[in-house]
Amino acid sequence: MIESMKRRIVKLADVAKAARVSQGTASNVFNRPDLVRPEVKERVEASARRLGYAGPDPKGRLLRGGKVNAIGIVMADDTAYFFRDPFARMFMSGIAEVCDERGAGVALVSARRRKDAAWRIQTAVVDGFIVHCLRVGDRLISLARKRQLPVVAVDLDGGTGMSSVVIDDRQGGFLAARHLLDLGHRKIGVLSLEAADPPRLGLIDAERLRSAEYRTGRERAAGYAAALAEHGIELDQLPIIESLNERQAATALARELLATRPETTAILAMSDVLALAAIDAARERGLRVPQDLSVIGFDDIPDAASADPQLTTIAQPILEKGRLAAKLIFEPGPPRTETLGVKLVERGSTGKPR
Amino acid sequence: MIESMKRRIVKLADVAKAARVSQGTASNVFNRPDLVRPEVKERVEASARRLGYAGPDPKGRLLRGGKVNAIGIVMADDTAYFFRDPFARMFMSGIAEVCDERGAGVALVSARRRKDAAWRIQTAVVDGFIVHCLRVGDRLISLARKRQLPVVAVDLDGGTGMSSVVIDDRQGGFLAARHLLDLGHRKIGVLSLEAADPPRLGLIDAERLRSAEYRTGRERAAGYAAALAEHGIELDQLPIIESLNERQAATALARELLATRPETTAILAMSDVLALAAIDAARERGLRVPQDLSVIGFDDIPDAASADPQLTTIAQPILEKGRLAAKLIFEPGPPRTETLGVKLVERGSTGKPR
DNA sequence: GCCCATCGTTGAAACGTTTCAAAAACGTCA
DNA sequence: TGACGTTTTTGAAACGTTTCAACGATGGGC
Repeated sequence: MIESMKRRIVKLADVAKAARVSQGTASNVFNRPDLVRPEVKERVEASARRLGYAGPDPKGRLLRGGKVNAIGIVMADDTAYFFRDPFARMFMSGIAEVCDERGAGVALVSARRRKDAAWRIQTAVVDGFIVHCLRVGDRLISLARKRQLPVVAVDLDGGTGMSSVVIDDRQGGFLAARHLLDLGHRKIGVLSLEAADPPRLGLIDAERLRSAEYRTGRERAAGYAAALAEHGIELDQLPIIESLNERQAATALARELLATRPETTAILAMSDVLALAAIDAARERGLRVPQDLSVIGFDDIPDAASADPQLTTIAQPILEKGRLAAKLIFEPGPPRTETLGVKLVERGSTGKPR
Repeated sequence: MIESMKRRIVKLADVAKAARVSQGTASNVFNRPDLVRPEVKERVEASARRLGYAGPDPKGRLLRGGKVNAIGIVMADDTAYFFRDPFARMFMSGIAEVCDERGAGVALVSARRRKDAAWRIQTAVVDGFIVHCLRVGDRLISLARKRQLPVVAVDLDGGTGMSSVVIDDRQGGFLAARHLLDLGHRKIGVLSLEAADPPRLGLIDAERLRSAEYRTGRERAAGYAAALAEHGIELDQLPIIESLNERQAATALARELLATRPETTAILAMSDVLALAAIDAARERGLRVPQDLSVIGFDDIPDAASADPQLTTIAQPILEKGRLAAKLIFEPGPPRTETLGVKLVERGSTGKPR
C-alpha cells in the first residue's frame, strides 16, 4: 500500500480509464465539450476531479502539432532591459498590442551572454521570433532562422527569406544634418553609434561608418553625408566620435570632443541618448544650449521632450515599429521589408550659431 | 519524383538514418557532443546540414520530460501594461534579474479578458507562475494552481500550499496616517484603492474596507485605523472615497471630495497615483500643496520623486518584491509567505495644517 | 421492419525527442 | 589469447496529447 504513494502524475489516459471512456472522448471533454454527451462529460469531469487531474498538459498538446501561441522577442541585452530602456519599452508596447489582438503570448528572450544566447534561442518555445539586435549582429539572426520559424528582423538589413522592419535612417540623418546646416552651422561634430562589433570608442574616420556592419550607424551617416554634400562639405572633414549608446560613457567622449574642438557650434548625435550626453558635457564646460552649442538627436524617446532644453530630434515611430514587426510575424505571405518614415521635431536644443 | 516535394519536416530520426547511426547517437551529437566519437559526430552533423535539419525541436524535448525553463508572469491587464505601468516595470525588472541569474526565460501572460485569461493560463508553456492580481481576484490564482506548477502570489493573502510575497501594508498605512496626525491634521480625507470586485466608485463606508476582498486596501485601511485610534479617531469618521488606480478617474473623485469637504486639510491616498491625482484636483481648486492641503501617497513609484511638489509617500521595495517572488518560484522548499518592510519617505507634499 | 443519416464513441496512430540498460567495440595487460 | 575495463553505440521505451477514420447506436421516414 505504501508504494502507491509514488504519486505518478495523473494523465488523460488515467482519467479516461477511471471514467470508462476512450482517451479520445476524454480529450473531447476538455477541448470540444459539446461533442460529448452531457452525462458522459459529467462522468469524465468527476473522474478528473477525483484523481486530481491538472488538465491537459500543454507539453503533450504541443507535440501533437499545436502552435505554442507565443512569439519570442530577442534582444541582445539582459531581460530587465526590456522594462528599463525607453526605446525597448515603446517597441514592446507596440508588439504587445498586436499580440493581444491575436491572442498570442509574448516571451522575452535575453541574448546577453553570447554563449548562453544560442541555447536560449534554440530552445525557446515559441512560434516565431522578432529579433532586435544592434550589438551582436547577425549571429542571433542566423540562430533564430535555423529554427525554421518565422523571423522578423528589426533595424537590420533584411536577409533573404526574412521579413524586416526598418526606418528610413538615411532620410533621418539627412533631415538632421540639413536642419543644422540651414541654421548656419558649419563646425559640426558627429556623435556616432557603434559602427561594428567590437566598437572602437573615440575618434573614427568616415570610412568606418561608410562600411559599417550595423545598418543604423551606416545609414544615418550616409544621410549626414548627403546633406553635407549639398553644402560642399565632406563627412570626412568633420570630427566623428564613436560611442556606446549609454549616457555616462557618451558624456565622457562628448566632453573630449568639445575640449579638442572648441570651435564646434553644433553636435549631430545619432541617438537621443547621445544627444542628451552631449548636452551634459556642454553644460559642464559652461556652454549654453542652444545659444553656444546646438544639439540634435535621433529617435525621439520620451525623455527627449522632457529634457532641459527640450531636445530637437528626428522622431521615429517606435510604437508602430513594434506593431509592424508583430504583424509581419503573423502574416503568412512571403517575407518583405517595411520601411517607416521619420520626421524632424524642432524643439529647443538647436538654434543659429553664435 | 514530384511527390517527394512534400517536404515533410526533417526530424532527428531522418538525420540518424541518413548518417547510419542510431537515433540515440544522433541525439547525443546535439546534446552531449563529447560522448560521441569526433568522426561520427562529423558525419551526423554533415547529414543534418545536408537535410536542412533545424536542430532538436523543443516540443519533443519538452514532452520527454524537460523543463521549459521559463516562468510566466500573470497580470490582470493587457500585455502592454507590463511596459507602461511604473510599478509593473520595476516589479518585472526584479523578476528579470533573478531569471537571468538562473538562466530562465520570462513569459508574459495577460489575463485581461477573463474568458480568454483562463485559456491563456491553462496553455501557457511555463514551469511556474507569478501571479499579480488585484483586480480579478482569486480566479486567476486558482486557475494557475490547477496546473500543479509552482505558483507565487503577490500582494495577495497566501492560500494554503502556495508561496506569496506581500509588503507590510498595515504598517505602511499606519506610518502614513501617523505622519499626518503628527503634523496636526485631523480633517483627513481617504482616497482608497478598489476594495473588491466590482469596485464601488465614490464615497464608501469604513466597513467595506474592513471586510475588503482585496488585501491591499483592507490592510492599508487597517493601518490607518490603528494610527487614528491612537488619537481617539475612528476611521468611520473620515470621508472615504473608493477609486480606480488611474489618474484621470481618481482626479475627478478627488475633486468631488474636496468640493464636498472643503474643511479637509490632508489626503491619505492608498497609492501614489491616487495621491498625484489628489494634487491635480487640489491645484484645480487653487489649493497649494502642502500649504493648504497635505497629500501622502503609497508605493513610491519613480514619478513620486519627480512630481511637483515631490510626493511624501510610503516606499515599498518594488524591485525586491519582484526578486523575491522569482526566488520563491525557483525555491524547492515548502511554500512560505515573505513580508517586506515599508518606510516613510518625507518629501514636499505634506506639512502642518494652515 | 428496413434503410439511412446522425450523433457519440472508440482505438490507434502520430507528434519528436531523451534516456538508459545492455550490447558492441576497443584497448590493455598478463 | 583471453579476461577485463573503457568508450561508444544501439534499440526501445517512455513523455501526454490530439486527431481521424471507422464503428455502433439511435431514431425518422418509408
